[in-house]
Amino acid sequence: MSDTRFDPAQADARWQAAWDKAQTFRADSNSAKPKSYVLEMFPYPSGRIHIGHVRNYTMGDVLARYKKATGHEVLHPMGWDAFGMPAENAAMEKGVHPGGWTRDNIEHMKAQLKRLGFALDWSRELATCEPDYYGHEQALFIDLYEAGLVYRKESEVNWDPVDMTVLANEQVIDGKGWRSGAEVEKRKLNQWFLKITDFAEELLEGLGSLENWPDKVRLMQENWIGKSKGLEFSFDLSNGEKLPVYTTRPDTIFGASFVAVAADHPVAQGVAMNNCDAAKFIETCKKGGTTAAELETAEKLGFDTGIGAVHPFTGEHLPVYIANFVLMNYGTGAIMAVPGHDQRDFEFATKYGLPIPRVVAPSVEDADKPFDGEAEAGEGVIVNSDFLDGMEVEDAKREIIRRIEQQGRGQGKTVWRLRDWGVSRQRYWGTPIPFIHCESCGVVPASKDSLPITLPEDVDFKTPGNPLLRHPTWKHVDCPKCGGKAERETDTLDTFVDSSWYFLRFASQPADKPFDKDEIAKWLPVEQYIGGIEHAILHLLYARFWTRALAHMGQIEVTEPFASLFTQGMVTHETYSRKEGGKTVYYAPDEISREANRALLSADGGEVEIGRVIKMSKSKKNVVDPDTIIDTYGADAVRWFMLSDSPPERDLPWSEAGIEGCSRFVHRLWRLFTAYDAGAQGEDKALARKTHQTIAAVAEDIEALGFNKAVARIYELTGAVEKAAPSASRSHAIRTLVQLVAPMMPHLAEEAWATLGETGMVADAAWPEVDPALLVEDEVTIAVQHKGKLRDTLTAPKGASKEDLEAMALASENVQRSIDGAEIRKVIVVPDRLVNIVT
RNA sequence: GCGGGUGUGGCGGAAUGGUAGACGCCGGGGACUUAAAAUCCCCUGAGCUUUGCUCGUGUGGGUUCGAGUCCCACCACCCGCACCA
Repeated sequence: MSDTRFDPAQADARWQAAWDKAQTFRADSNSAKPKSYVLEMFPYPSGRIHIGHVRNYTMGDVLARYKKATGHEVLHPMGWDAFGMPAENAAMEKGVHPGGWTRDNIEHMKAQLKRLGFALDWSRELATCEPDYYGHEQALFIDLYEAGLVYRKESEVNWDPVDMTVLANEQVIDGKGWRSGAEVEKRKLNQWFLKITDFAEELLEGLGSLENWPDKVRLMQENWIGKSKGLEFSFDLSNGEKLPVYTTRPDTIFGASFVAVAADHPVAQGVAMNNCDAAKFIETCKKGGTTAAELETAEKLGFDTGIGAVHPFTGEHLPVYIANFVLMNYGTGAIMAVPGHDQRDFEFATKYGLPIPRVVAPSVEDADKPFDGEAEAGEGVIVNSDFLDGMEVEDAKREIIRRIEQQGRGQGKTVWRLRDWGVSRQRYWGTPIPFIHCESCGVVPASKDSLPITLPEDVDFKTPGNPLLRHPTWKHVDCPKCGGKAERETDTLDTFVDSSWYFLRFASQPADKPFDKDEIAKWLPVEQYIGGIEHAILHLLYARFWTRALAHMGQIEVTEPFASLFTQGMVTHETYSRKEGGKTVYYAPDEISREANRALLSADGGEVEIGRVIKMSKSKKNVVDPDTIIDTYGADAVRWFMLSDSPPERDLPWSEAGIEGCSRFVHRLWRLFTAYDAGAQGEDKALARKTHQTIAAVAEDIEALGFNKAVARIYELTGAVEKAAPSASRSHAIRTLVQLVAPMMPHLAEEAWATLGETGMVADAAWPEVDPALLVEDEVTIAVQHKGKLRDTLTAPKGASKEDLEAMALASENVQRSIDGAEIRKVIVVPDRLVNIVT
């Protein structure tokens, strides 16, 4: 026993070294135990770990350590999403090499992670920027090509003029580059695409099986994939051409009063050739903003082309407009407009004085009911529609599709919002696309023997654009097919490709191929994947796509990589700012001294404004540095804070007072642990019960990732042990407490475990056993209510009869006073819970 | 606009339809100390005529012996998507 203070700095280092030495967290693929693959989204090596990483990885770590304690062979790896633009930006700004910069960052961040004592299998560490990773990615890319899932086409791309690169649709936010914030331009380039649309149906269907994913994420993916069923058919135009349109409401075809095409539709372009006004109008449309606010307020505008479209059933000539609200890249870029039953069409028709016929009504009698200032998009019966009259919407849809197909004019069609994934990036710091351009053979894949195609080291970043393109020798190679002179592809892959299969490489790392099928079958799927909600669509959809694509090619068997997904909340902090010369200047927490209701700037003692509690960000300076807080409080206090109070899916407000409270608790536990008396005798039934109830509750909470609740249980047990007199039960409670906190505060737990005289490490110890007999109380507190209001509580033996409870309740002085002689009409007794007397 | 989520003390948050506010933080009082730090103990939703009573989980209704929890309507905030035919 020792009454010296717990020294986190010393204990942290000692046990981190001990785990390393014993390879405690190494995953054994040949283990006979049930497996558990716990994975957190790997970080981009930006230079320093931020507090969000700490929260993310602490959650995963608790689960991994708990799984190990409960007899699982745990795979809990860590690696680096190491390609990407910040490295090139650093190269441009500081003149360092992206590779050197990235590897330095990795080294630093790895040391930071090690300081937190995470139970990671570092032997499986990988970095996507190393040839032994991206070389395999090149091989997989060629496999995908051979499976017909990779193609090249000239397409209009989103060109970021600042980063000089192409962006995916989803990387364009409000018309601006997601990283640079620059206004995105349209350019035509030859691009590599992955055929994710081939898997649209599967990816949508698969969501149904992902029961342990947040509904929110599933819904976001569903909307992103955007399946819609409808009819594509062609109008005959008065100029002799045919105009295909797409509609999800073929049932409303008799309500069509005009036809509209997108500004960049061929029909519109054709009209513009000999009509200046049309050309001008198209220009106006293109200038129209794409931001959310602008779209919301944008007026519906149109230009009458003078062309007529013949209605397939009535023969009527409908005017063809060019309209700013029709999109070229959805459906056919042309619509039949039904103002009565589509709000956009309604607004347009109102503006241009076009007819608004009603073809759907609540009932047949309402066929001529006027519209109340807006379109009616809902259900009903079809009216004013010839042979459709009286039909339900769904029946009418089928009927129209049948007739249109019979006429040979079109067919029922499913349209997807999801587009193919453009993966070409005109950057240096990415995986080189393993293809070669040959004048006689065309575009051919590199031979697999030539992999990895590595990036050249001698590059400069003094000029913007792609250094691979201007490198003097790198791109010149012989054609793998004909042997003639040829050139390498100089585009590199989108970094989302790198993160689309890293979870497979963690599970299996042969040198000669991307992974081993049997090893993947052993470890996948990931039992628990944890990361930020910001990856709800892109990363998670791409990873699901790659997994399915690889399964299709027979390379693996698993189709969904992440069985269970958890999206954790952000770490937030209040902001400190004040106006200085008209500008708002933000100050970091360590520049501030915080008092009860105000905050003062340490430098000059001036008061600063305390702002909202928001996500930590560099621009608002409301960040805390993990290294600093580990220095001050030790890894365990920091980990404990990450788990306390806030439910893990919600935001966690960082506070100085909060971390200090955690630190106090670390020391409080230590005092308790060092007061352990192995030889204490005697039973303390109440404490024993509390101990066993806590073991069960903490286990349940950890499995449900309810860390804040587990923390509260541990506080309760701690309080109970502190109050208890020495006994065998108390000694058992203390030993149990060490084990319960071990996943959360592993360093303190190891230190205590040794102090208690246990052999081996607590990290290797089995989770404490629960005695089911001790989970139930033998006395319970019964609430006594009069007309639903609490009047008294009483203690009764567990399982007491209804009659006894009723008698005890009626004997209560408080209850009698409340009843005050009134007639008792009913008595409700819930055994072991309450008695409610109704008068 | 559409879709989803969340509203509980000063704060973070607990509560299978059954004692609202567990647990933590903040705050107040006390003990120990020459003093401080550390530690420990007590109090801490609001109000009242304080053995006890009334009110109280965003607002208004409803179901029920009993509602934070279920149902209906509304309000506020947050997130996602966005003229997707």
